Amino acid sequence: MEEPTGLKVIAERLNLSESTVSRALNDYRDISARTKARVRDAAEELGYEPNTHARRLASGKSDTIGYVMPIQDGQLTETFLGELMAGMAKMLAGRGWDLMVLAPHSPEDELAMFKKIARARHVSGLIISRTYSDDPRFRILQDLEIPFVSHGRSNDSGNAAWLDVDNELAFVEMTTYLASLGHERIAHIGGAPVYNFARQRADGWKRGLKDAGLKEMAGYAESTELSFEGGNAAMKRLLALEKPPTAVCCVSDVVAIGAMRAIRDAGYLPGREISLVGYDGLEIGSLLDPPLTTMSQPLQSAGSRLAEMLITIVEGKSMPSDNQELFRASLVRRGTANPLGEGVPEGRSTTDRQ
Amino acid sequence: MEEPTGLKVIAERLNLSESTVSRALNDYRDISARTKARVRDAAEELGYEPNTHARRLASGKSDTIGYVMPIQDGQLTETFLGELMAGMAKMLAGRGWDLMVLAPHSPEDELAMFKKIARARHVSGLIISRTYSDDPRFRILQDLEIPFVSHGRSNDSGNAAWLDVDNELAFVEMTTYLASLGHERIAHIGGAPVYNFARQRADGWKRGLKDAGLKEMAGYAESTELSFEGGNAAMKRLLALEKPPTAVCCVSDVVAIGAMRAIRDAGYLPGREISLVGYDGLEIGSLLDPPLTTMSQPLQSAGSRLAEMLITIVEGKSMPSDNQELFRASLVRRGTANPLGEGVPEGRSTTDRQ
DNA sequence: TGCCGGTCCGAAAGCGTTTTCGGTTGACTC
DNA sequence: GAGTCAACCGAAAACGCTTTCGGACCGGCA
Repeated sequence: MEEPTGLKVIAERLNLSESTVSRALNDYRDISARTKARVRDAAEELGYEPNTHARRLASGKSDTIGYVMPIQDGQLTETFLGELMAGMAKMLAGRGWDLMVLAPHSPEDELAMFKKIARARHVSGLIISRTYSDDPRFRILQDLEIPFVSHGRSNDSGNAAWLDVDNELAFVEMTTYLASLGHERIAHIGGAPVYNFARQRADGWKRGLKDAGLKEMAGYAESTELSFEGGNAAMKRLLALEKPPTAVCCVSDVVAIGAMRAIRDAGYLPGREISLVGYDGLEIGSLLDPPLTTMSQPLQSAGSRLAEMLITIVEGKSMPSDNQELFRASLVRRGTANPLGEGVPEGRSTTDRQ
Repeated sequence: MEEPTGLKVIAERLNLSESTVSRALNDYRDISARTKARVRDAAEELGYEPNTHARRLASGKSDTIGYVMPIQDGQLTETFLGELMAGMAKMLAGRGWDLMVLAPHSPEDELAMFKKIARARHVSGLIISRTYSDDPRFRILQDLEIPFVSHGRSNDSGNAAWLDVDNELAFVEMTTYLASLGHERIAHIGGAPVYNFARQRADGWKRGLKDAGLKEMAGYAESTELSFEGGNAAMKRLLALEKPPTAVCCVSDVVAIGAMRAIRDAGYLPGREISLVGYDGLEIGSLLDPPLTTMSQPLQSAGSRLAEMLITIVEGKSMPSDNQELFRASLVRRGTANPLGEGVPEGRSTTDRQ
């Protein structure tokens, strides 16, 4: 109990050599079925657990991947981190791999971490997220020959591995949906195009308009910062137009919530005079009044898939460029997107304008 | 560049033995200052990075701690995970330690992980969170002799190490604050007492009332589930009382938001007829109308401190029982707690009752 | 009988560190 | 000038596993 049982103990007890025991446990085929069974039983009985460090040292593999947390530029509490990491950790645990967390506090620090990993190799691959339109990390990691996959694309993600949500498609669907409700004046409140997803979402909106046979009206393409205030200000500008939109696609839920306030402040009601769709699927959106219609993306499964992709790459079973996948976001119908001119039909409607 | 430089390379280049190089780098005192300098320079120049696995195997230390994610019982997107883990990871990285993530998908799975760790010892300590009033994990981990510290206390956290927010004090302050605003009929919407923090917060509310010389009125101690709906239902019950409260302490922000809806539905305005304080400091609360007054707790520093505590315990520099710390939550004044009978004075006030 | 090809297992050489234990210097004492 | 004591450094044994290489053994075939 004190001394952790090693290969040696099992070997002695069964009158076998350590190497035989090792190969039996690792299912080598030059060990007889009978011996394997004996070894496995003994291992089980003795509560054997291989020493991770010895194993990794000897095999030269680390069976560990690292997740690089987004650098906290401010007070950002990323709500997706928990789920994403849970997805990764569970998948990895199933394969006997470990998930290590890296939390750089600056880009320089991040670079230093990369370099260290490139040399020490105690982490055999990385998952990065929050990619920028121009993201130097792709180049750096490739130069350092560190296997990686990113959650989100970038201009620089040429033949790198990535998994992304089809932001463009999501906004096409969002726009189409609004059009199907009878809206013709559909605007967009987007984010700064340094964020790759922001650009993609804006593109989706444009394509959605086109698909629906609508035209983009002047001043309908707003761009703002990804915050409540940003959404609020942008919406105010839209409302000040000669022909304000009757529906708005917002780059994120937080921005949408800011827009809701602006709509209210102008004396309208979100979902009645002006429909609104957000993006992120934040739980909190369902607590608003009216509850925010939005698009949500799968997070646990994304984490799981990211890990899976990285493993195959690390093991050399596939090329990074063969690992580029798009997930689909799905529409969450709540209360802020409604047929043109019909008021607020469903759910808990507004009591604050009674 | 291909072959990672090891101790051997440095030793040969300097005509020293590997052991000398090793001790020089580890700052042993039986190595002359001059030699140390030479070795360090050479190591720097050659880009030496010690092999983690070899080092850990030889030293018998793992320099790794694990964070056990709360079991996802539903769709819960814990907003605090990101910050907490970032805090831990940064602190650990500063000391050359690693943070590993464990995401059990059931209590049985969690137990299996514990047992494995107890045997393999490749993780030298654990941090757990989301503790229950009766939490068997304390006992289990102690029996398995796995060093750990918990984020949050429990009935079972006798002489274990923990770091917690002073929930009781927070609710004393919250209650006192409301009393100072002139409220005398202060109710509480709490959570199920299986959650240790819920019980503590209820206790704090009671003590706060007492400190303020107020009495607990019949039916003022609500208990509900930690959700929007729970808060909503509980508030409805409070409103149906003969003498409804003029202020309510809520166990969490989400519950408070549910309560806000009930208040509105009854034709009142949160922060005017009925004041309200939540707990958690969720960003989203500031986006509501009126913005939710709440209590927030430090998260990054908690994570950092948790890691620090665990390290000293693992290294045997302190006893678990000497590592019990209370952090303080702080009041975030926003719009839902106001002087009795004064309407809504500050900030973006309500435009939806115009 | 002798040889061949499988099947199964043991020996031993790593993997790259850490750490204990002596041993060699040189300076200092008496 | 012999003995003492630091101050430094090298040799070598771990640490617990993986993996290559042979070797023993057995049946079958010519």
